[in-house]
Amino acid sequence: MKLSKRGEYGLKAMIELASRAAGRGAVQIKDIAQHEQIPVKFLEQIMVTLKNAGLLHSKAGVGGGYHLARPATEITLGQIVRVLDGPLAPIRCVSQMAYERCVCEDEKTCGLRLAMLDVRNAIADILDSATLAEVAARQKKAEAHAHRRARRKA
Amino acid sequence: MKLSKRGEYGLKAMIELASRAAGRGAVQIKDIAQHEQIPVKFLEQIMVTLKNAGLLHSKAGVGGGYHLARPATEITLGQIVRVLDGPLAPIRCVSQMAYERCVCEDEKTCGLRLAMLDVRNAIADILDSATLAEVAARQKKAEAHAHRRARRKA
DNA sequence: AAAAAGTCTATAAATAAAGTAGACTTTATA
DNA sequence: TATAAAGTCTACTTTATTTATAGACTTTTT
Repeated sequence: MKLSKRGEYGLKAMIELASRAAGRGAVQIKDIAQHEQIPVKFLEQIMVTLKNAGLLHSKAGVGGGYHLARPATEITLGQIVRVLDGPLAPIRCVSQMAYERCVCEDEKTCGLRLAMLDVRNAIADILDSATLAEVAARQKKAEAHAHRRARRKA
Repeated sequence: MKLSKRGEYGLKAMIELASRAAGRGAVQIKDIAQHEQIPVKFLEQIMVTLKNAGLLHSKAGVGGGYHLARPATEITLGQIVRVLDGPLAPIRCVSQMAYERCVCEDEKTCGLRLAMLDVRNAIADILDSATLAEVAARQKKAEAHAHRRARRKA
């Protein structure tokens, strides 16, 4: 049930891109890598994967960098995780994007499958409805709360 | 977000144990392995792990085998998965059983963490409330439906 | 032309997953 | 009490995946 580092890094980068580049120019890999403490060359690969999947656009050369290919309201965490980590489903026989027949006698009556289908649906519900815009907003809101708390304390 | 083979095999074995041994004696590894198409020696290791975790009892010698250490109503899929695959949480910083500080500046405001906390809670809700008894019952019910369908057809 | 950026491909290193082997112990029963 | 049927334990091998690194290359701006 674990998210790989690749998935984690990719999500962090995308969220940072959504928070920052609200219109303003491209963001460089090294900035994100430094801020999120990700190995630059590893993040590079991740960004290319995300680009090839159509979630990012890039611009080479001086002043270049990356920006979201679509508005942050139209990119979900689910899309990102699928690109970097593959199917959300815990087992293939309940996967939408990468279904594979299991060895059980009858899929329709397999108890494990029925339970795992619940899990996959719960995960998909959350990740496919969480957009980068929402996540970034939630973060900003939490930060504002934290600041208010800090000020009251001072 | 994937369940390992070890987890999958262990869950299948436990569900089979719950379905079968409703009181009647112990079940042998080789029976389960054959029925579920699991490598015998691999299943052996898994069963020992489950035993050491207190979820199974075993009896050596002729007529020996495994049976659930507690009633099927008191063993959840969550317990089994945690023993075999570790924490349910996608990332450590939202894990109950194996929490670890993440590198982000402030955990309380980290957008990714807030989203993954939702996921971990959804998974835990499902797996910690699904007992072996329920899963086995669900399976039996689905099988009954399938049989009725088959008879109508015939 | 030079510098700043991304691109691409290969490969290394580390870790985890999956499976295998074999010697050993326990227990019923013939 | 010998034997066969079961589980136990430990170590190892193999394979796959994950994580990371290296370096040559391309694009773009100034």
